Amino acid sequence: MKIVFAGTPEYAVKPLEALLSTGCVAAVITQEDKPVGRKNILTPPPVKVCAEKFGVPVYQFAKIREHVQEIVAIGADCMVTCAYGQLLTADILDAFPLGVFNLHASLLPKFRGASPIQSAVLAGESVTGVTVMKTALGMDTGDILFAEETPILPNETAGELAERLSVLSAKAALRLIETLATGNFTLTPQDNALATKVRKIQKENALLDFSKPVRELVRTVLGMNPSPVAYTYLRGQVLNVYRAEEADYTEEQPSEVGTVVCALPKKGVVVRCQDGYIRLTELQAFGGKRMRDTDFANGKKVAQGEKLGE
RNA sequence: CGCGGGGUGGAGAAGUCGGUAUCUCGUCGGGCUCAUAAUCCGAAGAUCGCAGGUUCGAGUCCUGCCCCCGCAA
Repeated sequence: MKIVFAGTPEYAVKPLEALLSTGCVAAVITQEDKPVGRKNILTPPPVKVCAEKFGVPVYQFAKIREHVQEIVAIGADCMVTCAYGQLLTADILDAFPLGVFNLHASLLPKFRGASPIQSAVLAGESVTGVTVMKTALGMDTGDILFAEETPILPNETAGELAERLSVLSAKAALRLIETLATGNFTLTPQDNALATKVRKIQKENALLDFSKPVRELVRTVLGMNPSPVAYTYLRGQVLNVYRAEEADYTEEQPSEVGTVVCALPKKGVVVRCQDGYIRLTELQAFGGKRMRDTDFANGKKVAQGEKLGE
């Protein structure tokens, strides 16, 4: 079997490696190099780096829809996509005898769209997974071949979950190839009534609102890590929050929401929120480096009684 | 030349007007204790990012360089 792989970020690298190990990958399609970082250094996508390492031909289309001819010319039996980043058109779907299959990082029909992993964490889901579907024209609406589940661990960040799902995607990719080879599978349509759609996460949504419940705030922090990172304001400047957890804390008289009720080297940084206390366990002050809250408090970067969010 | 913050013992910081360095956490040893993340006593550990320069003397002033980070893209 000859397959084309389309993917872009780090997340897609493990699945690509898995497929490369089968020797089926005839070509890799990925996004163009992009300027990245403070110096805007032109950087190739991780998938490209991986493909080149294995000596597989790489195509970087600004608009894949304008390159159908070249794709057909590869003469592959199917295409496998994983976080590619561009919408496919009907003629691309038709360019492969077996069709196009997508590895999606959620249990479809939940969390269709651009941010399935973060969204699952933000929503407080306890289980998520990877779904393999036959790509259709709608956004992640294709018929399902199979799905693999995994629990979302307590205090797990979206980034950590993504790593695990990436591994799961790699397994799913291999299973997909075997399944296709046998030709023995069924396609199950998605239940549109249960579908949810998620967009790319915006930085504005990562602003912490301490008038909300603890659990929701914790989810926000975990779901926004590593990107775009939850934040609030301390002394008028941005304070990034990478990790947080529900805190066991009591006061005789509850402070105002957003107040730092504790900032000690041994106890960390605890903040009052709607229905309790949240401990911000990993922080980064404006211009500073990222550190544990115990270090943060030790360096006297915040004092008890200060208010966050302004 | 997009804007900005920063490099001081393992960690986070202080260091005023230049005189070889302070604090907190941690670590190690010991005391107290049934015990302890609590507390007390003590110890180890820093050529202050790098290279030059000024000076009797520089973490502290001047010049150049390297590295890390936040925002924006």
